[in-house]
Amino acid sequence: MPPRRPLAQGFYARDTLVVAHDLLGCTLWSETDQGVCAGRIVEAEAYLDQRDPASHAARGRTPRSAIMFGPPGMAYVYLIYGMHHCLNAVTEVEGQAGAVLIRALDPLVGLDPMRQRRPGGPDQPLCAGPGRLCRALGIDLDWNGEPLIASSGKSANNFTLRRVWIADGTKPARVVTGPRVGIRRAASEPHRFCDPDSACLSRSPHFGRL
DNA sequence: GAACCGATTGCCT
DNA sequence: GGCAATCGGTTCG
Repeated sequence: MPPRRPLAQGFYARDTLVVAHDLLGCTLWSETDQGVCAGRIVEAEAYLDQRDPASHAARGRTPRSAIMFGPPGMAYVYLIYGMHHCLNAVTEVEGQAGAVLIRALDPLVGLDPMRQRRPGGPDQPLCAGPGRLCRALGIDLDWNGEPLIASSGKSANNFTLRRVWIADGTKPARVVTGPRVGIRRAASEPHRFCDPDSACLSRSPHFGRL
């Protein structure tokens, strides 16, 4: 069983590209009425500030992107294509925009709740893709703004009060970078990071079809 | 207000 | 490989 202690806020208060790289191998946890679920992060993408045209923060602070300018270590969840949710971790110091999209997990804990939330074949990929992993972990728009870090001023043992958090895990042996998936602007920037040895990626490490 | 778009997925041919 | 589903955010008039 991987460790459950949430990563500290300082982990997120760094360069977004570094955080995206370092999140690989960490464990994403969620707790719902269905139970606790967790998976090893094997794919992530960095979305930067106003200089990154593909980022939701590209046009500065708007009602939606404001959270990307806020304190690090918060969950940024949004709805895409009217039906799928995407989970990000807010990065950089407060006032500086940044977020890391969690794109794929290797399921570790709570496989049954994950399967229950997935209508469709029992052996379909559970967490290979940002929409799929949110579905599997029970994450929707209501989770937007949820802290991923332990509450300050309390003992380190109350972290289970969080609905969603990220803990340490097994670092990948290798890391491959490439262009981000599904975006048209800044398509040449290698802001996607993945563990090429994982069988749970959303696309091949070199961005062909799987 | 209205129009357009999208960091996806799954089903169709 | 192509494409529809579906709706909040953003922009435009």
